[in-house]
Amino acid sequence: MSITIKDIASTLGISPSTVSRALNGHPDISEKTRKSVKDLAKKMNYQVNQMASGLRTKRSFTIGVLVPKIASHFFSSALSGIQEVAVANNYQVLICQTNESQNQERKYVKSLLSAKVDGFLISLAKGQKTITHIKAIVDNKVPLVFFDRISDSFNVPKIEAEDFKGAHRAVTHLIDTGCRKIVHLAGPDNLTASYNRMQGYKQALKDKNIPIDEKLIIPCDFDPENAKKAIHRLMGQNGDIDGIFTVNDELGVEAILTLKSMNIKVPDQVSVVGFGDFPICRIVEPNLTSIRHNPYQIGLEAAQCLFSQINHKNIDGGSRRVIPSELVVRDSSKTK
Amino acid sequence: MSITIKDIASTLGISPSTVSRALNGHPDISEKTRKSVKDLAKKMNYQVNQMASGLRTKRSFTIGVLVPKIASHFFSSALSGIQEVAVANNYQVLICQTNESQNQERKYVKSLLSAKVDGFLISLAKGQKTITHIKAIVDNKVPLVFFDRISDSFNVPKIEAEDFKGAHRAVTHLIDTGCRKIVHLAGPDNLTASYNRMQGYKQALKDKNIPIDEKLIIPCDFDPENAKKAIHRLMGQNGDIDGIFTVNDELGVEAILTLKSMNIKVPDQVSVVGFGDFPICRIVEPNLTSIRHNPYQIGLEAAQCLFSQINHKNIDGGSRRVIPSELVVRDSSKTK
DNA sequence: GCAAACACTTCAATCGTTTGAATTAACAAG
DNA sequence: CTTGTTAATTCAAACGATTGAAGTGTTTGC
Repeated sequence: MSITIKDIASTLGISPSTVSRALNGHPDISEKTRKSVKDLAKKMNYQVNQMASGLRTKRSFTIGVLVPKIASHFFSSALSGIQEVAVANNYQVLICQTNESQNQERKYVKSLLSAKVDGFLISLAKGQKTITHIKAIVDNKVPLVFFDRISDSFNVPKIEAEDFKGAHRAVTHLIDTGCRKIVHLAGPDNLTASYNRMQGYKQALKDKNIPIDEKLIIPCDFDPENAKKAIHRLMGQNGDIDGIFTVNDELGVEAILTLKSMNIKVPDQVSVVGFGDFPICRIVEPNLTSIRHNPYQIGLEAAQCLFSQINHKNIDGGSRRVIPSELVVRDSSKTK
Repeated sequence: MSITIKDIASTLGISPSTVSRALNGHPDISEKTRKSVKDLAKKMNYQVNQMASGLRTKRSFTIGVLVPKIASHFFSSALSGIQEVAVANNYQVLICQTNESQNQERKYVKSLLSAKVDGFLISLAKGQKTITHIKAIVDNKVPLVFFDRISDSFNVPKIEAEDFKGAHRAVTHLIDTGCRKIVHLAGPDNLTASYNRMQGYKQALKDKNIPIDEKLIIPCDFDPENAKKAIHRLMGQNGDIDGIFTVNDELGVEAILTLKSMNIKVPDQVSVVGFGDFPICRIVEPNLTSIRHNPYQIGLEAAQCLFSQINHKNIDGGSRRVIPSELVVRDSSKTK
């Protein structure tokens, strides 16, 4: 059906091994044969069969990426960064969406191991308890890098957003602009990213000598519906809340919309700061102050780190890279 | 390194072929051996080597998907639908982002052909002139389905959004609510989707006996910056514009933001209707009226169509499936 | 003039799985 | 006791590319 190395060999009257070496730039091959082989290959529109080549060389030129959700600003941007690096390395990317399900994640890992991917980039599904499937990757000595949703149970490189510092920065900004009673709409705290943002929130309060009120920390599990309910409840009982810091911009936007629907003025009565600097920050009215944390860069560096392992450049064990973030002040927060 | 069929065979003292047949449920194998093989395989954590198996069977259990951009609501949702179907068929998905570059697209096709994917799902990059790379797919008899960004030059199945009818519906709604001078912020007209939306716009005007003014049709190439400039220009010279229909919601949102910045009241002075029903419709103030067109469903059906080809169920040539859309009226349009 | 060095090229095995055909064993039929 | 049938298993050749080792000539050195 499709052209093979043998077809080229036989039409040229030479052996397949010579063709292979010619195409791969082996120095043993004379300039003359190399040229004729390459010319014919191009003319016949030859493409190596990656399965055959991979079987022999034990390299699939494919990496597997696991993300909880493709349709999100953070992950689709990170995927762009990953793709960029993969292309530069002549690699392909198998993208799998776990839908936050551990079971799905386990299946994908199995199937990617079977596909003999040369490496894994994983952002874990939330609610991780049993992570034996991750162990299978490590046991098979397949390179692995965690990004964003990481686990400390494994000695592999990790690329993270600047969650603690970013959150700290956000909350310090709220305090500096006069907020004293600050709510945190939090994520699932078994995710390091959410956990670290919460810690950043707490530390910022401590640093300014504001007591931490656990009742003001509301786990919302990334669901805007929960954010809405929490705000309705809190604003009813606590008239003096003057700031909200949300674990991501989706909840931040929801917070603004909910407050507006309750006729509470943002930022005059309540300031809101999100996390992520998603495009929606500039759409919501008032524009949402947020922490920019470059998901594209996170994907890019995660992929670079993976390829440095794949290419045996260096195997840095549980190294940890934190991608810097910055505060972007917009209209949802202002000095009171 | 990793467990092979031979390892199982030798520990069990049987031949590799028996192991292979046992694992694949071949009827020739006795219940007894089948069980012992399967048990041992599970115990040793055996995973077939897809490269070896694929080389022999000429099936990679992988499909390739080409999209212009991953980080967009439309495509990431479509990808979710595709993934869903792929998983159900025990397939993997190689996702490639062409970044609207034909050159990148060409490279990806080459590389996916080399990876011997069993099928292609393609949403073309804009500005298609030379599509010889697509011909290579057809020539290699690899199943292919176009979705959303389609080309009529090939006799392959196509899955589209209801572009013409949806646009027609949107513009009819504008006219019905009293708009007479309606601007269309259009996409690149070499994309069937944009082209059809423009045609829907025109037809709706015709149907209501409103003359088409070509000066009110502004190609924006999906770039919000162009939308902003166009609105500034048009609203300056044409005081009587009372409606805007945009090729997608991103431009619709930009239109609202621009009009607001010019102190033009939406919807009182100018109504705006977008296309896509992206989540941002409910964030922008006023909420954007739009056409809902279910990208998840488009991805799903495109994948289903591809798999029916892969599994030789039916090879429906240039069939065309249009996924229904619906008008979602929000606050950016109202009866004047 | 013979061996050694060199430049290419081919041979043949291999990667792990699949599969048509051959083999073996067990048993029934004549 | 031979033959035929069936069931279960093994043999061996693929699939297409890669690669160490062996094989060609040709040239160089002494």
